[in-house]
Amino acid sequence: MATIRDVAKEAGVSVATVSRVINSNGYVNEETKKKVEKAIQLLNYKPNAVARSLFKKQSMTIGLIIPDITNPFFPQLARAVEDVTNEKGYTIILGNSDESSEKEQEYLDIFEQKYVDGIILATNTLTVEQIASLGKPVVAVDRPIDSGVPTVVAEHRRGAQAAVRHLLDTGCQTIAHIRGPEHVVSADERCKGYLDIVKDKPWFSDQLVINGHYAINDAYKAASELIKDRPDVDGIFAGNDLMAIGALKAARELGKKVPEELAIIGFDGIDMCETTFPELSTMVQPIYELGATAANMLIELIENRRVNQQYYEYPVQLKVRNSSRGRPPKDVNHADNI
Amino acid sequence: MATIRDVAKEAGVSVATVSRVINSNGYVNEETKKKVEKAIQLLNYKPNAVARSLFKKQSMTIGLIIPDITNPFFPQLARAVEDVTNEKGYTIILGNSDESSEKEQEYLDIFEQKYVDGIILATNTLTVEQIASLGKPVVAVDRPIDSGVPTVVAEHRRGAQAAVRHLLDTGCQTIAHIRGPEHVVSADERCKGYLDIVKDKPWFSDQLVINGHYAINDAYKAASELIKDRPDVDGIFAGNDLMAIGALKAARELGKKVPEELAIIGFDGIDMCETTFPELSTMVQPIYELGATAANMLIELIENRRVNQQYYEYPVQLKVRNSSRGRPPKDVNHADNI
DNA sequence: ATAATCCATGTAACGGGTTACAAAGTTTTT
DNA sequence: AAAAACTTTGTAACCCGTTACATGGATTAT
Repeated sequence: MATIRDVAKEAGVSVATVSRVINSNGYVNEETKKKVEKAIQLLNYKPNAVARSLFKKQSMTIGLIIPDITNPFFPQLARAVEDVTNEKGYTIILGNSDESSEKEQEYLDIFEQKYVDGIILATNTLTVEQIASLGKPVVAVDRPIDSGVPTVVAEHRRGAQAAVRHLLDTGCQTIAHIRGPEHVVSADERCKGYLDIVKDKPWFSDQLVINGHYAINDAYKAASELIKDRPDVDGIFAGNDLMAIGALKAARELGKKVPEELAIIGFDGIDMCETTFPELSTMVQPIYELGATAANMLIELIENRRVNQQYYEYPVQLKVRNSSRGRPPKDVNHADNI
Repeated sequence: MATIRDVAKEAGVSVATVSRVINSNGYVNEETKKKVEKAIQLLNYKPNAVARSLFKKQSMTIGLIIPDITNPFFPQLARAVEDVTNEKGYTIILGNSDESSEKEQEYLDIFEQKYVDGIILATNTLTVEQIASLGKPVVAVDRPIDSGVPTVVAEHRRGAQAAVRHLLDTGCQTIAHIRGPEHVVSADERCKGYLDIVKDKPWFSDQLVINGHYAINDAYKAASELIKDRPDVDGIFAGNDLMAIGALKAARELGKKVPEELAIIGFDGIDMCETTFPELSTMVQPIYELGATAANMLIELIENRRVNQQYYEYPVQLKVRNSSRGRPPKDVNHADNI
């Protein structure tokens, strides 16, 4: 690997001059520039990013921590982040945290040691203190951490309300909620949205809220029991699509017809929704956009150290498919209390 | 950020001594060690990974290039790579190449400049020369590049043969193949496997092989036309699960019953297969294992500079589900010619 | 007792860039 | 014509660890 000194020697100039031409700053005579460029070509010189980072205290890399790339919500998010940061010359380090705060802190330490320029967090076990102590730009996506941290999210609560309202509109009389993990903001918010709509209904009881940890299998089990224990439940709002798919599976196996006997709606809008049978209704989040906006904001923060808007909340959109469509809307009183 | 010199001053020793204690090499008096550790604690010192990299010419990071993390095959692979490398203290840089050789070369250049210690490639637009010129350990996963490059793959061809044989066994009389993109090794191999079995059948013709680019929509379109144009086709072997799902959708929309009138089988074994209706038969690859083995091999290469086995070919497994099950096997002559 | 080892620690060069500063030549201003 | 400003280039310090080498004292071997 050729170094800048090799190039300097080859071109018969000093390293400073070479540095000036590769970074196009400072004065360099046109002739000299050509000589240097020829030497660079000849030696196939590529500047050493590590040496550069050491001096500049920045690395053109950004850290991305997500709970689990295997969860179909995150690949799109990660892809968006990669696309926009890569466009600006950044490279991304990916970390799966499995919702573990130790793992997250470990990654944060590594990021610090590697002079990562900024961090995108789709997790929320970290405290503001941990984040602030980094002294680096951080943006939270999908899961808000603290009002002090720039954030990009979807309207979890409002979306949940709309989902539940949709189930009511479609004639459901008793709606259960399979919620995501406790202490995960998105899950909490969606659960609140559900409660906003149903808490004062005569049929409502706490038992209608079940924990499903955002995973197919948990929801499958939860829904199986629910369907057996509570034959009156005719609508399920799942905290995410994966869990809705689990519920769908449970319904199919137990012979409960969807949507006739049981309407199901999810949340997120992952691709899988279109390949289930029946196709899954959902509240679609603009996943790619969330990631892209977070990445753009982060780069702004990195390059300008400030940003005009530091909180984005994207609307979600009701997408009605066959898992909740075509139920004869009955004439039921379901005045929304929101 | 405290530096090693700050720690040295605080502990009243030289930087060499501090370096010795953080790396536990060389002689250090027990007392001195304690003083240094106290200073480290006090200053919350973390060694600068960039400075270390510059000197050691290694960065404890590995580069991973995949076509597209959004394709459900890759998250599991990436997860496996992250899990095993992270365990050994490595961190991963992720790049999506979109099958573009320019993007791949770009990433390779960046990896070189960042002193990445090794690279895992799930792509195959690169040449051996490009790879060799890196002078770094590289392992190919899923798609072999050249016999000179350590490789971890599944038995694409044999798996394809088994898939097609399964369709024959289940009574299919005319089997089409929706293949993956040309020049992608896995797609080529699977296509060969298909041809191995069918090329001498009286019903075989070139038209039965259609290109679907490994994507749902392409396959959906291809299958729609196929179903209309060739009502005699009663079996489809799709080059991957995504395309099988596309075909499933086409069949459903055109009222072709699966599996009674049309059996469908995919390849890969992604999670989605279990959530489609009917559930999708497939040849399952040990995806996580592929990634884990590749990662382990890479680390071996990085740390020992050699490896005992440099080619792994994992068997794939036929998983029969409802998209091909329960067809009355007719008494048809389908002597395998392999 | 003396040489050979071992233990403990420090000094300084090194890795490969970047940039402040200096020096000297050119051009513009007044 | 002298001063000011601009252009061009080089020298060397700096970023922050790591490690070769040197030094000196304590042990052990012979």
